[in-house]
Amino acid sequence: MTELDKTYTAISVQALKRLPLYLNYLKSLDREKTKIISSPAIAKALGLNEVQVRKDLAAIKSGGRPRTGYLLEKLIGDLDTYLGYSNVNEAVLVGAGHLGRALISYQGFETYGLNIVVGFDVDETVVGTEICGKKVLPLEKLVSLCHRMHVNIGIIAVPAENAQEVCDLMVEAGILAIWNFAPAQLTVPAHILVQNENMASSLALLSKHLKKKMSKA
Amino acid sequence: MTELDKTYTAISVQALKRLPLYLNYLKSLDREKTKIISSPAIAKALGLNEVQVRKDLAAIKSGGRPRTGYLLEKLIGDLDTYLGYSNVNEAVLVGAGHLGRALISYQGFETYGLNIVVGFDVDETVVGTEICGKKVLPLEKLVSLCHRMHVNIGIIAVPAENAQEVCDLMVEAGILAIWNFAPAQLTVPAHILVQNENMASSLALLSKHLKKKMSKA
DNA sequence: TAGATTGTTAATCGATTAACAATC
DNA sequence: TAGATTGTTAATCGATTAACAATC
Repeated sequence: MTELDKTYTAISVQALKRLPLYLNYLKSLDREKTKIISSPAIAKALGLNEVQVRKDLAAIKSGGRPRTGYLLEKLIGDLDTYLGYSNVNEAVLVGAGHLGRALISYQGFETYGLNIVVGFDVDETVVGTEICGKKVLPLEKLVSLCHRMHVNIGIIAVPAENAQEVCDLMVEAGILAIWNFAPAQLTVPAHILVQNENMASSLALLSKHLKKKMSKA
Repeated sequence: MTELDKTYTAISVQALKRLPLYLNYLKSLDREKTKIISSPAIAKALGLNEVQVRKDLAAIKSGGRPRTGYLLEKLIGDLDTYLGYSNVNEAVLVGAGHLGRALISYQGFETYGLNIVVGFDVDETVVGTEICGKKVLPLEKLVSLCHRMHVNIGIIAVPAENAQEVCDLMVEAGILAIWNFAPAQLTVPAHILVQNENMASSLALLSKHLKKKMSKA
């Protein structure tokens, strides 16, 4: 990574992951009543360290005021802009099984600027149907459609054994970021980001915690 | 954390999260053909560092052999036991909206030893219905049912603004581990684990990556 | 034996937290 | 001014990776 890139990504991965939490919390506040919010207040509400909050917010250059805090309205706006929620990102999804259907019909993503425009599957019984108004097309059309519509985000919700081939298709289709729900490690060119939504990892943590509790009880 | 606790949890959170990846990969191999697998081979397949793999596997005490590697069958068994997938954990889910319905109907969790036994909701139009054979009950029955059935895992799939109250109910119901899909930071007693499935954080990473790509192009 | 691999100790890297000057 | 807060530098903590002895 060059020096230039460093200034570019002057925020850590961990900090970036926390930004949506701040934004979500700040948006939950009553902007009529609360004009200013301080880092200790945010930290307390979210169970974080106040220095961490300040450092994270410093990265988005929203400029707080000593003694008072941050201007709520401005902070929300800056977070929104920084996270890119203001401009909607279009995505395609492959795999219209249980999980895929859920993701397509889940309304919550639009809040975060993600819009799933179409689904793909190989199963002829689901191809041609609609899920919440979104069409399900045959997988063969993935590459041409992505190119034509300049879609940059691909969501993988297929079984682990088919994940890599779908991934390869997405790369071919010019997708730049892949959100992978399959429990598989994907191999991609360096410029493409794979974000694993690793439910198995989460379950491992839960399971371990319970085992510990049980053996103690 | 006491010295005793340290030996107890001699594995790091990050390492624990990787164990399911190893298990998943090992299970995908043909056990007839492959009797032995080495850490460099696992590392290469999953795109990890081989020392990291060895260190992670050392924590589960499966004992590899210098020059050859690990016995595949034994390693799978040990990982399975360590992760607690062998004994199924029963869970309740609150919130039968889009996401909740998806989670209830998703078959994949049983592989990881998680069995969602029943759903809860406050909406009278969904209470009494069934989703993939799982009943949806009124939220008032949560506490009594969890106590009666000794359920230890709770899944929260309600909007952010209701997450804390549902969480409090779960704590009252004796739940020990909470899998939280709501974009909210939950406050719980120290002995209870909250595992946040933070889709907003993942989207933040995707969004940032794309923004960078775009500005460069 | 020579060579490949395990398991562990030491060095490095990155993220969090503590300390503190600057500010209003 | 006194006091609360920001922003940054230094110290700490935890995880990853490099180095290497032990093993078969």
